[in-house]
Amino acid sequence: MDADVDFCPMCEAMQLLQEKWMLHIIRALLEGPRGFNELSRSSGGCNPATLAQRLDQLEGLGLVSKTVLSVMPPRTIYDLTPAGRDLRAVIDAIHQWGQGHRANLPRTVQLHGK
Amino acid sequence: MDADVDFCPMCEAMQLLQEKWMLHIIRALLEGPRGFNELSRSSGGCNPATLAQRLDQLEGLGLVSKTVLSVMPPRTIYDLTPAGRDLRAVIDAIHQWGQGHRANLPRTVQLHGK
DNA sequence: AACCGTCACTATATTTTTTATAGTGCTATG
DNA sequence: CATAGCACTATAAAAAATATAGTGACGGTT
Repeated sequence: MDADVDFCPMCEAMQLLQEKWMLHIIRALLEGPRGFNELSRSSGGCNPATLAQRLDQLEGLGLVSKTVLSVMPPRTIYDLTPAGRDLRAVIDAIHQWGQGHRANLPRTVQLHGK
Repeated sequence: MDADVDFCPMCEAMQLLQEKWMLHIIRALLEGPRGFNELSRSSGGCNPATLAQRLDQLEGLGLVSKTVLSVMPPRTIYDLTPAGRDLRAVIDAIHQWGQGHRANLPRTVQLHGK
């Protein structure tokens, strides 16, 4: 019955992407699959609690896959699914905007891991 | 001397866009100039304190212009500058992704004003 | 002319979110 | 055999966002 007349995919997408570290995590994963701590570093320093909750969320939405390789010692690999990889367009748009507007941006000094 | 070897425009851009309400505010302004309360509504319900601080920030970065039309009663107009309007590419990318992945998104029910 | 709503905010207190820190049990490396 | 790394979780503290109320003047209703 009450269909999603008031359901706006873009709003939901913005809601998701505006969460702290979300964009950074996705950008890091676009460079390749990563382990938990590795991802924390290459995202620019996301703390473990937040990272864990973001990854749960992304996994729940089917944007990230989690693979446990060995149980002891724990070894986990996070990777983007095709749906997640499609976010590259968004990251690229941000990248391009950033390049074209360096002048406008502040220097908060926040560099992503090598 | 110490040049911005460690200054990454994309990181700064992501830092900015991930702030709560930022994307929503920009999307609303892309539809046309708005007054303060009007913007609060069409952004989807941003609270005045946060909205004021985001607008200050955007104005400071030269992405939004603030024009005071009359002092009493106060009448203010916020609009995107050319640099701000360039963010349309980002919003569009999110829009497209959202459309293509409705299935993945949650239904948080959060609709922007008419 | 008294009343209500609107404008653009600010101040305050409360709630939510993010954060740093420490710690888990195990193994590979030095 | 001490150290560092793995993937996290728990906890408490700090930071950010929020609801709410209020400012003072105007425009529109009654």
